[in-house]
Amino acid sequence: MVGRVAGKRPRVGIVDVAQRAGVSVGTVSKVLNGRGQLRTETRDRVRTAAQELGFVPSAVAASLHSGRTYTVGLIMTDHHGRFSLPILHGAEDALGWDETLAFVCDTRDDPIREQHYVRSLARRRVDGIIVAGRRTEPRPPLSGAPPVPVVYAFARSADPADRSVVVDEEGGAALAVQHLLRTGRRRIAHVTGPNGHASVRARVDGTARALREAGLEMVGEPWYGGWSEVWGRFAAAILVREHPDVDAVFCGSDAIGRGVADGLRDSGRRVPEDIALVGVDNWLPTAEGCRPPLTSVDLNLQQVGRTAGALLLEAIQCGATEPGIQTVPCRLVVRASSGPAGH
Amino acid sequence: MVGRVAGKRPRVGIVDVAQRAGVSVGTVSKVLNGRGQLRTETRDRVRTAAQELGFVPSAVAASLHSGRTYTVGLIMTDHHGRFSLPILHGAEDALGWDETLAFVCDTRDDPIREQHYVRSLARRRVDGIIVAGRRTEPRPPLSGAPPVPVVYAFARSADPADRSVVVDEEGGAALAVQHLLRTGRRRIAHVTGPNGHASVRARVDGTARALREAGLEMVGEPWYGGWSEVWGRFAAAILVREHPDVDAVFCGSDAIGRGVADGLRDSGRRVPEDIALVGVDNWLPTAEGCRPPLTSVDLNLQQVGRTAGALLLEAIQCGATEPGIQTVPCRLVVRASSGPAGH
DNA sequence: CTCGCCGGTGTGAACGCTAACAGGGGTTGC
DNA sequence: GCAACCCCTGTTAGCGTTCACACCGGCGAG
Repeated sequence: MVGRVAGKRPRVGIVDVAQRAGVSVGTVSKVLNGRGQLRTETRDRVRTAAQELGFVPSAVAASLHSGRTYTVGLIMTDHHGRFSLPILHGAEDALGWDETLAFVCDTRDDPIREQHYVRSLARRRVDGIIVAGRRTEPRPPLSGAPPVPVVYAFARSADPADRSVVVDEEGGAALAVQHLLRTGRRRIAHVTGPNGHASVRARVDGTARALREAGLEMVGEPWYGGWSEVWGRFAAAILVREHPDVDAVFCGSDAIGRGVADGLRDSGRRVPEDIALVGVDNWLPTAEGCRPPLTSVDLNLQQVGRTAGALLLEAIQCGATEPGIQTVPCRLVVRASSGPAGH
Repeated sequence: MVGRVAGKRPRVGIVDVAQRAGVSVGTVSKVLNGRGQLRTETRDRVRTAAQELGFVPSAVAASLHSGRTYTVGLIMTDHHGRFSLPILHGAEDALGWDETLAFVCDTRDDPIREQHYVRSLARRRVDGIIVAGRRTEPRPPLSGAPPVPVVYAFARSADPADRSVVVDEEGGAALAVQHLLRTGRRRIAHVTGPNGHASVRARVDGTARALREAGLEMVGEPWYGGWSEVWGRFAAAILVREHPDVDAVFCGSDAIGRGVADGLRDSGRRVPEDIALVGVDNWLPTAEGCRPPLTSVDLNLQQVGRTAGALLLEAIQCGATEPGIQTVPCRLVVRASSGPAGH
């Protein structure tokens, strides 16, 4: 006697529709799924009956039969959703948001919690799982994953036998530097996050490569620090003191970029007239709040999600696909901070 | 022949476990659900068999029988998740994140899309739906909702017969003003968002009330504008020109607050020595990036989610609950921007 | 005129699990 | 020694769909 509130009519099922339309359940099923060949008159009669009864077919019953739930799990580790929500959007686009729904599981950075979620998803028979990382660092593969496809997005799996979709951060950095070069800057510094981070390394590499290709050298060593605005302000102060001739700074994040912008203003430098700035993330609240608005490397997270979703879909439909790491290019969004040099 | 990839052994079911343990399916079911009375030896044997086979019970089959899916829908309208993710977290806490999972549906502000999602949730037989708003404005009730409980969070439903959980924004504003008064400020101005917004109105009312209760008057009229930093900077400039004696500003959002902080600095005023600042949202990237870090009214969204989840759970378990609007108080987070006045 | 075919519809067996009920030994009480 | 219980376990009927197949009548061809 569970699931049916006493006194309340149980939910209308396919049999009710069949009865009202004067046909069998099989026929109703065919009509509602557009299968088989039925007389038009029958189709209409069934449809009307379903309408009148407010019949909503049960996906759970259908799943039981078909083995597919049209459901995926999205495991996220950044509780603010700055990375995972764009990924979710992209994945929805690829999976068909009108037919596949996502269970969103925020692990809150707790491996136990993650385990629980994975088990939960397994019991619910999701068709696949997307693991959205928060950092570029390769992450340990999901443990205890059910026998369904898993795609790692943003942070690739440490196991190369898994499928991962990542951002070409090195290319993104190169994009930024090339843009600065194209606008005539020559003395380019790089202020970034903590040394050791995979993201930081990739961005440093990309910066160095782009400069090398132009026959230039970086102004000073990369300035390693934190991801915060405070660090950006601090770095800017030192930078202009030690290298007064710097004419552009590529910053490892928008927050750093914003800090650098403020720090430069405090030091009496104008952005972009004296020094041009480019950040990374293209996170609107920061990039657009910056004075002046910050040119930024967009990580294309929605595209990452779209690719991950497409990969997942393929794996779901065709059984196994070949594993490996797929890379999505970055995109530069130009704003005032990298405008023309002044005077 | 759907759902079973040819050549791959179909998923292990309860019958396999039963077979291996040498008992019947009923017994296995009892063991796994801790029901009925079984010999300990039997329990262990079954559990071992399940373990060895890697058996994972299917929640969809169980749902079909019980009528409950232990699944809810979260409809969100703020695609960045600034409001809806905290609400999701709170709801998960209340619903038991280890037993209830949430389908997250981002409507992207499209009513058609919302409709689709609602239908999708209905077909999936979710146990309930939480609608997380993006603004305080009452929103039209969900149309075509399935016969399951719905709770509106943050933005209440326009239909008073629905269940809603909202933030006491007026009280939050009063909290901010009272804090400023307690720290000795007397000339308090209010720079806020667009006139007409429900949030703006509530915050203006709360500000006025708190000042009235202290026998004071607001400095000038409320300064209506946008939600942006740019507006904050602009407003600050005018404010200090027209009212040089102002010693505190309560800002309608953290972004505005941050703009005001920058604007005041540009005008040569010190924060908090000359003028104290309080914002609203307690959004860390903005509040902590501010110079100095911004005291802010926290909207307690996680608590809103928790309350909404608890309400939903009650409605799910006990049938109908009485409708109405439940209010969650705000919380003040004190940072440097409202420190002691200087000299 | 009869056979066969085909379009249209009904029937019933899954899908994987739960829970009510039936049943079968062993134990206890008289 | 027999009956009545009481534990434990097996059996089975759903839950709401889908799909393969059976079936039925009408029509065209031989």
